[in-house]
Amino acid sequence: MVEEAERHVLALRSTPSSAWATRDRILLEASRLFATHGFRGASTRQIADRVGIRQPSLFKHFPSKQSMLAELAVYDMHVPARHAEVAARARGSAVDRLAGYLAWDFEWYRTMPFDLRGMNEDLVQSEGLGEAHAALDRWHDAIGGILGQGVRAGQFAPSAVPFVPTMLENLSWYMVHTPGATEAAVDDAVEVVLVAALTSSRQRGSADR
Amino acid sequence: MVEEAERHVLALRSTPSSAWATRDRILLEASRLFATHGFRGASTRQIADRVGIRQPSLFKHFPSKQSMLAELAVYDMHVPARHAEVAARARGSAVDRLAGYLAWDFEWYRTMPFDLRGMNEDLVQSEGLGEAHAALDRWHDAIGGILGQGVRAGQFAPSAVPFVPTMLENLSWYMVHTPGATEAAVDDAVEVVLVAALTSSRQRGSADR
DNA sequence: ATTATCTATAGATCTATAGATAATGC
DNA sequence: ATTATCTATAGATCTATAGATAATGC
Repeated sequence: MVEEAERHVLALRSTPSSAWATRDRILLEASRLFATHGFRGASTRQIADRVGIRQPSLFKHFPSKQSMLAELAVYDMHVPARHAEVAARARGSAVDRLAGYLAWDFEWYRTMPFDLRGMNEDLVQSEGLGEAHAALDRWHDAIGGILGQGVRAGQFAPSAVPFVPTMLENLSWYMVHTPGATEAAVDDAVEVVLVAALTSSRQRGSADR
Repeated sequence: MVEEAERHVLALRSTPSSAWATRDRILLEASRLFATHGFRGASTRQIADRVGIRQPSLFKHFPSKQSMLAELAVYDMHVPARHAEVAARARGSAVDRLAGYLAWDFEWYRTMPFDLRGMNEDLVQSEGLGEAHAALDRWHDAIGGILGQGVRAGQFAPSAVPFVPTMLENLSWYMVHTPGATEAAVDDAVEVVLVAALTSSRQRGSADR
């Protein structure tokens, strides 16, 4: 089901959104309105207006407004959680696996057709999306696992580690909301996180002040 | 007016919230509900219930629900913008001024009595809080100014600079939402941002890969 | 007297359903 | 025939106002 969603998004990326099927256009406009007005602040009427259909017609494509949010959570939480878990179980050094995951993550958000800025932990919690919340927990566990291994191997600075998941989440968010984000920005962002986390750069950085 | 708000928050920090006046208790519960359910998702009924008064009584303390949001924006946008502008105009190296601002910012959010997680640019925009939006622009200009000076002085890495405002905003957010955040965490967070931005640590970090 | 609260409610939403009509595919 | 849309609307909100009552300060 996650794989299917991922293939679906990959297909959408190569098609202009004006040519999308109605169901995907609904999800696109819903994601944009959730991002700017919040889930409750965006009405089904507004979504339908932007798609160019009447408000009740939405419910032939989605059983409820909440189900639109649940589907967006697949792209924002389930898919990243699965990739993070694969990276956590892979072989190789913690640094390489973190770098690999970061590159995938930033590219995923950079080329994501939906606007996921409105998605967050508190929202899925308050709207009762238990599965999405569980996926986010698995994501945190997987990333935390890689970081822990890196700390034990002396590669990551313990004082920097608590901030890495926050930095990561929010640089992903940067990729989503910055229109000019290029592939080079993805590489730079990977570098920024690694530099912030690595003991080697850290010792030198502190000595400089 | 900003100074007044700042003094007011400093006073609140040293008083248990159960002893606060009704107006501040309303703002506290409003901030918490905005954080978890979003501005539109949090009803005035829910806010009043948590404070222990009836829903219409709120409107003797605030003229509207939007005015509660506007007041929280003073703490989340106007006050930080003013501090950032002072740092941007101060003397000294860009690195020192950034470090000074970061330390103030993280401590401000760490000890902030209100839950500001629900506040963001899109929200103030969509709710028509023009002044708060302008304050956020001034904040970005001030931080951008310091970073630009640091780049020209060869202290900050140009490739890292676009990510610094995002990192900064979101490490502030970390301070708000992490119950166990200590003063030591503030120092560590300052260090993380500086290490990520500085050319000196950056060269070393890249060489390691 | 003044301030803070209460009850009652107006008026404007908002989500989702029911059932009719138009468009499409065999 | 089937799918997609439409109009009309039920029922449940939600913000804010009006006016009455209780509590507080002089």
